[in-house]
Amino acid sequence: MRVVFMGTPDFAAASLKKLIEENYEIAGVFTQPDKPKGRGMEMSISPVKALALANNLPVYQPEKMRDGKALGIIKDLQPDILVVVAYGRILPDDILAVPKYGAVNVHGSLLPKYRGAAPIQWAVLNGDRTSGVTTMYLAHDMDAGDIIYAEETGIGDFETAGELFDRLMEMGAALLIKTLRAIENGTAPRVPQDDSKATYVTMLDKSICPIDWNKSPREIVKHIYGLRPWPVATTELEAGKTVRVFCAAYTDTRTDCAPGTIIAAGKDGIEIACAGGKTLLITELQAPGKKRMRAEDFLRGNKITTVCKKQ
RNA sequence: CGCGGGGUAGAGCAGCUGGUAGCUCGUCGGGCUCAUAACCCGGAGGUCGUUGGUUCGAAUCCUUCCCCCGCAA
Repeated sequence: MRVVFMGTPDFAAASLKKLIEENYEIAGVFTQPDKPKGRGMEMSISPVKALALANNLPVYQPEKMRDGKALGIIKDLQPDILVVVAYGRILPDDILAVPKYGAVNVHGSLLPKYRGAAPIQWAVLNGDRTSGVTTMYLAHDMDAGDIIYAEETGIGDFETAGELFDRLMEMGAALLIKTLRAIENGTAPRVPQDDSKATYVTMLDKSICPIDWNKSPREIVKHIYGLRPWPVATTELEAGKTVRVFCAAYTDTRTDCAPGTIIAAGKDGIEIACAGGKTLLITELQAPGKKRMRAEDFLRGNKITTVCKKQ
């Protein structure tokens, strides 16, 4: 089975790594062009490119997929199948049509739920109890292809999007191998998606970071853990002083202070009122220019005044 | 050279209009208490990130480099 792999981030690298380990013949690896990144804007290469280079695989980083060049390269590589995992590009139909087995994709959700860019994070943000990975054939519309296999997994009460991401990444890689074997044997299922049940999610951006204390403790916890490790939930402990919130815990406290009010700040953390008279305890946070630290440590150098405004 | 914040006792911070350092907590010893994340007394612990310079004298001013963090991508 001659494979051309397309992918960019860690999620994709895990699948490529598995393909290499399983000794699949990898004719070429496509990944996003190098971009300046991080402090100092140093050029950086994608995890997929790093892995490909380490294994002496030919790397292609076309700027455009639709100018014919990419199509030409792929035709020359003569793949039996195209494996696309979080490549970050929409592939034109003429490219998808090149390999005899077509193109397959690994997606971090149980399709047709959460088509789009950040399915794993949204599963956590929305408070879902379960998530999973799906393999499917690539179709013209994004994440709408026929499903081959899917595998479900639970989401922990305090599991971060990053942790779920890591698990699904490995599950996805394993499911990909299972999928390729089935395709080779001609036993691969092919189940069309129920488009009427499809939901779409967008990429995360920083505008959703601020915590809405009018929500329930669970919703806020999911907000905090769903935004880790990026972009991280934030809140203003004092006017103008925004901190990033990493960990929070539930409490048994009942309060009649208005949501958002800091009702206590001590050894256990910073307790803030939420919806319904309940509270949440912030236990780990990070101030601007500072490292992430436990709330207890933060409070030693940052005095917080608690003023309860009755709602 | 993309922008900015920061590196001071084990932890979190103050001091930074120059005169060798302080707070909260932890830690160690002792006391008090039926008891306590309680309280009281006492102690240990810091070449103030690194290099060079200005100065009678620098944590405090200028300079080199290293590291951490946020923004931006």
